[in-house]
Amino acid sequence: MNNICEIKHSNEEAVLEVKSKMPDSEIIEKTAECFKILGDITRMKILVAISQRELCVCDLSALLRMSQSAISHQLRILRNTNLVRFRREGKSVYYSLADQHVLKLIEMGIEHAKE
Amino acid sequence: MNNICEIKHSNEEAVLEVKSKMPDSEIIEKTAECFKILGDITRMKILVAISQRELCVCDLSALLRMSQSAISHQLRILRNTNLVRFRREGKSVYYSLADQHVLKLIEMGIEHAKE
DNA sequence: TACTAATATGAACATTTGTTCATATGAACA
DNA sequence: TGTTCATATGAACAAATGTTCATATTAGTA
Repeated sequence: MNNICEIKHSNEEAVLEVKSKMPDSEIIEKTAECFKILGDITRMKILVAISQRELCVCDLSALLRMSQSAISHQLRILRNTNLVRFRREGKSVYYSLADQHVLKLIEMGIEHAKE
Repeated sequence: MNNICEIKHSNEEAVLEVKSKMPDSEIIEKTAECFKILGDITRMKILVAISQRELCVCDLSALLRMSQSAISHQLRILRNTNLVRFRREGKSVYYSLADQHVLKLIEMGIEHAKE
């Protein structure tokens, strides 16, 4: 057991109908991947912070009271998934949200959390 | 080093301004927690599937070609976080999305992933 | 060029997480 | 009541993840 054959009587019609309507597996995986990135407290705090105003790494480090290294690692992940944009100004690097779409996703999440 | 004091010159104004505008830490944590639940491929597939039509555990098991146990564990997590509702009908338990809000979140995520 | 500030990154480690395996619970039916 | 089907759940284990520590890179400045 412990494989698929353990299931005896699934409703084949329903399964086939849903299967035909499902988005591509690749899309679903990308969606989950995106939510996973949003699903970390440090990253979410960073995103909420820079949604208010562009901030540099050391601002974020001070704001969240976390090491520069920890912040920087998380920013890298946010960069790699195109959730933030950044620009260099002298020695500092300033981060902001990638676009309005990301902002809306976060706002919706906060809405839901407030309920 | 490796503590907050490593930061010498954060822009205090900016930090204080953002800090005053940040939602409660608890809200941010709940938001991240919600996204984290959405951030798993199996759970996302389940949610997308039942967004089309109510399905029972064995339907989901057949559809996703995963063990009943694995599906059931994930459904428990989705139940505990109020992302799905369920009803018993004889020996089967049918799952569907908790509400329109959850549907919209998922749809927005898919939108973003398609870009 | 040497030095310092700001940021980035690799390796290691502890923690979290998802699946499997085994078993329990709950409902229908003989 | 005993059996079977559908689902739920606890324990264990492997894989993924976030932080720390140490160090590298990049830019400004003496």
